Amino acid sequence: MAGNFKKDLFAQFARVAKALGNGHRLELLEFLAQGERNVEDLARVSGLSVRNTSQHLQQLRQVGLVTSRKQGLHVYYRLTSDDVVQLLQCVRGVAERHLADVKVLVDTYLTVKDALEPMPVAELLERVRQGEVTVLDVRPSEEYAAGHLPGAVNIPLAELEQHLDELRDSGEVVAYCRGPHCVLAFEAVERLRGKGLKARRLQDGFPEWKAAGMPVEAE
Amino acid sequence: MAGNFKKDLFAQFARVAKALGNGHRLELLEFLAQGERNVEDLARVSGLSVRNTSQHLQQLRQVGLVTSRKQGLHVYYRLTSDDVVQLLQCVRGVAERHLADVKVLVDTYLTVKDALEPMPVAELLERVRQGEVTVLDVRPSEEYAAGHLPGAVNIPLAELEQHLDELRDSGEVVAYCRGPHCVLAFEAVERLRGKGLKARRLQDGFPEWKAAGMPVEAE
DNA sequence: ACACTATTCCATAGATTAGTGGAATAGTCA
DNA sequence: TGACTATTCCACTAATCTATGGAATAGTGT
Repeated sequence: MAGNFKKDLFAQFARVAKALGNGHRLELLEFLAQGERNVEDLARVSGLSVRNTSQHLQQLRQVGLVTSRKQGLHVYYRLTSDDVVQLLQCVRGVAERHLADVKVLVDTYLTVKDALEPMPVAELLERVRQGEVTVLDVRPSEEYAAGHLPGAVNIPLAELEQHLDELRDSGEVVAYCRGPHCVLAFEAVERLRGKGLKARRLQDGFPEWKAAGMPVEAE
Repeated sequence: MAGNFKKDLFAQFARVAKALGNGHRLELLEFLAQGERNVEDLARVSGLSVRNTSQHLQQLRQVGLVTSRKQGLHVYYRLTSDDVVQLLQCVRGVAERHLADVKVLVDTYLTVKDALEPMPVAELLERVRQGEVTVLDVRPSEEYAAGHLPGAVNIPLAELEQHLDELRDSGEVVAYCRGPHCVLAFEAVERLRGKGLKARRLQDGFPEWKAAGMPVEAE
């Protein structure tokens, strides 16, 4: 009797984990962590067919990780709550610390990772108070529009070269993007440094900032 | 190129989640969170065949969640690190908060849950300092032996009735077991209250205590 | 060397999951 | 109303996962 309860309960927990057990779904969740999006949009950015995307979203919804609302023709999905972001952080953290393959990937693709001097949130707050830094959001403009760090400037990575002068005049740049493993901020900091600017990478991305309860500005 | 990195990385994270995506494996992890155990032992307590247990353990090992060491004939498995416990906590938490089926299960099997007044760790520390409480570990003695709260008394649930007198003389009882959803402490507190003792349940179990960096006593 | 034990490896049948195409649904726009 | 769009539902194939039994491996004790 109690034995059944235990089995049943673990089976339920397993459902949640199973929903996370697919790379495409994790990618969808990362996009959703930036803000609400409709199915077509998600299909486009993730490179999946619309139907397939829809099915994955259903699975995520069935285990309560996302919810949806219908507006006009579109169905907009979003994360059910910020604790989903924390769960993702947890999975990523364990994977990075204990899975050798992840270390290899990170080391080969993310330019030594620590060479770009990731800045902790606490330090950023201090710097911002002293007016020494420009906070730079290098995500696509839709994601910036859906929510971003207060006072952050949005320059999508592709347009970075055209805005070098503005950045050059305004002290050190701290760039962030979708999360700690997203390449956008890495790439941005590298390019900025290549042009002689002082630039560092924020340790976490927008979703982690928001999930930590920090203030968010939308536009 | 960067796109491949992203897909590959998410695929790796998914491997970790997939390893958690099975009730039997979650149960094995919960047992391992109590302390090191060999395959046969794990098979027995989880009700799986030895071969099957071994295969599940391999999967957990492949994604770095557990490690093993060989001693004599036996292979002993243990969690790779305490952050695996935190990951499990995270999964359970999200499931409990967002999955209706879990709420139903918890409410029907766990005696109203909050009626037993779960005590937070901070409060326990305070009480212990004042010498007002007996900390009671109701897990099987092997698990107690592998590690327990400092000063805790071990009375496995089955033997509770024989030790009522000892407990009656020593103030309030705070019982804990394998984790926040484990039935042992619930059951213990109910029985103790039924016999007229003052008893409460510790909010978390031994693994969470240990993973939080609190001191642990082994015997 | 021998029998013995605990664990792992391998092959296999049944169950589950991922992705595809066609059809159904609900809402919009003219 | 009818044409159109975004999304979901359904059916189907290929791939993956679970549990089982038989065989192999490594270590123990005699």
